[in-house]
Amino acid sequence: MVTQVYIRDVPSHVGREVSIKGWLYNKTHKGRLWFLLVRDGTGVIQSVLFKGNVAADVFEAAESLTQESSLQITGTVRRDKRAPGGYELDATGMEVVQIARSYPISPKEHGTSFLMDHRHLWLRSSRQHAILRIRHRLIKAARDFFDGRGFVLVDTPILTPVACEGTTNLFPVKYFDTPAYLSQSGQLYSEASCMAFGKVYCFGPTFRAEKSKTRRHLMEFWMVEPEVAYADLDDIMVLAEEFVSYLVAEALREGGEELSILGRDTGPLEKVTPPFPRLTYAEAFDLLEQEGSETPRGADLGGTDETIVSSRFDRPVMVHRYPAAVKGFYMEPDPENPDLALCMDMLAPEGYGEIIGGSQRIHDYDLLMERVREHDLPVEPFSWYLDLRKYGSVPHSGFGLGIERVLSWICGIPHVRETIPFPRMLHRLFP
RNA sequence: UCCUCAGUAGCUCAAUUGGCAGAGCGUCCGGCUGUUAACCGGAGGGUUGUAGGUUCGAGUCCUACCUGAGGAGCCA
Repeated sequence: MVTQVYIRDVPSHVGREVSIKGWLYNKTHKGRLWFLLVRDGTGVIQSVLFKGNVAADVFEAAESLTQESSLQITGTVRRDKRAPGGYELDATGMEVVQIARSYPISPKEHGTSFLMDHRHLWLRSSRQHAILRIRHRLIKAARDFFDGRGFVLVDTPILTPVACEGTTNLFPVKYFDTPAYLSQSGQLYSEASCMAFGKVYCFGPTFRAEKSKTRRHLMEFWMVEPEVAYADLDDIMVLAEEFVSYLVAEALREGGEELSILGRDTGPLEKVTPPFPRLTYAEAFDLLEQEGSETPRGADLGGTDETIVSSRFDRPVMVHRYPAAVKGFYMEPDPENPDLALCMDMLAPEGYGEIIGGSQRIHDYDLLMERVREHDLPVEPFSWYLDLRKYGSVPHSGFGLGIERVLSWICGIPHVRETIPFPRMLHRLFP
């Protein structure tokens, strides 16, 4: 009986006959030799078919194989320096499951648009495989971090009756006969759950109907949002830097192989340890003026401004205390200067920009009500949110981290679109 | 929504001043016992994004539209 193994485990079966179920990644031949590159989702291995060693029909079948044909191949595991990866299968038999039709993605170069049209197939390529494996580990690391610190995962709804910040960038849906929106943040609900559990986080898809067409925007992305009762801005800045350091450390520890497939220079990532530099908004602008930025003081930082600021440091930098006027209605004003909000953005180095946005939330009922009115928000849908300030209200803070932005930074890839299996972008809803 | 650039074979791209529609890869056929994006020989493959216009003649120039890429604003 031949043992069936996954390619990842092949090195521990040297000298034994094993069987692999997978797909043909590529093939080449030299006379009476066939070299088949077979992948099975755990790795890729070369299998060698010599005409004299296999049945005539098996050798002929090898000839008929097309890229991505599914097959089961049996052979003896052998160490060989000539084989990619150092191990190969000296084939003794092969069963074809299906001969694939002409596969659109060749091992040669393709344009982004073409590849995105074939995203369902592109996922099979080694580069996409590496990115999505790191994504898997990053998500696990995020959950491990909070779980290990006593946080409770409390899910927040995706169908919501009202906007969290602004209304222009929401996806409207019909909830039977009432209008509803896809969630653009779990924050408001997490504020409720943190008053129940103390420390909570939510992790789920987030929808923003912003007509943004840049390398850092998706219409649908995944966000981790911790929310902590009795925490102030300084507390969550410490939490944020420890969190991001943990994510990077885990990616380096678990994803070395994938990062090297992606050609990522891990040097800059190894420097990502606490503490991260902290800059007030005013200090960030002092720096920007030195560099000749034309962004007026009082405005939010633009993308190029973020790059200028973050390029001054070798680890992520936290810019805090922005003018309240450009930030969310729920942010606690700075007691030292009420025109400023107790908020912070974390900017990733190497030009990647904002990966975290967070703040201390208003806990005073009257002040929050005032802000709701100032922002022309409807009071009734926010009544439950205002209720939280009536029953044992305490200072609390939280932040949101965009998984795809962190992933593209860690992987060193220029655009977030490859960091999610099926990206939803401006004018792309297919496949 | 605005700005810039692009659209030619299945894919990636050439095509000089407006003058015969081309190459590489993939596909198909043949050759080779160590290939690594193999190599060598041969074959097939086209409504040049769409619609109109200028011209003896348009892939090339003009107009509109469609699609894509990069960026801005906004954000994680």
